[in-house]
Amino acid sequence: MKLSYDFYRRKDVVGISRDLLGKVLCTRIGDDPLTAGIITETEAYCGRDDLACHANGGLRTDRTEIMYGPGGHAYIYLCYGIHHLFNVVTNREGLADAILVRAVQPVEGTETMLLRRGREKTDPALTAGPGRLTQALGITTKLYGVDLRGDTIWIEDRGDSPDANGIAATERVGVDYAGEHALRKWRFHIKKNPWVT
DNA sequence: CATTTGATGTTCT
DNA sequence: GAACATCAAATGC
Repeated sequence: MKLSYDFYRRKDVVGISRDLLGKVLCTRIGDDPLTAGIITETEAYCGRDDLACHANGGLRTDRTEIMYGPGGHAYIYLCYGIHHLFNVVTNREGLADAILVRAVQPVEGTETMLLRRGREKTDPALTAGPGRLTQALGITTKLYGVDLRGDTIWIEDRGDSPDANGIAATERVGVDYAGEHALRKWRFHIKKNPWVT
């Protein structure tokens, strides 16, 4: 079943990041077949007191605007001019918290993912990595702000989430400019799962 | 294996 | 003009 607005609108973005592991990210883009993958790696970003977050200090631009809306929407932006990165907006309206999905494990529509990625073999390079999974699932900035309770992008709970002992917490990556905030262990992945970065 | 480099849009200085 | 929540291909061991 699809995750509820209540799930997305909880206050603890770090806790939601942990809970997203094992959930299934699904997309149906245009006339393409459904594609879906188990979320194996996430990173939390908090809009307040977190130098690594795009919306730190109440920064409000066309790009960050959706993060200030209520949880349960997609924050998608272009990174390094090339990669579309997918985030889940959380918390209530006015608080800009979001979770970056960094890797998934394919479960449905693998053939479609291979086509979109221009690859022949199904291995972790297909969907492990924030820029890779968006390409595999057909996510682009055209889908900026879509409602995750709609039928284009959504997340399902299929009842196979890892228990607390199966989750590893590590430092976030690629955010050295955030100083000591970069050292927060707000990156989570499923232990012993090869579909991570 | 490790390291380097090119691709390249949005935002901020 | 510089920096940036990255990736893939090329180069050097």
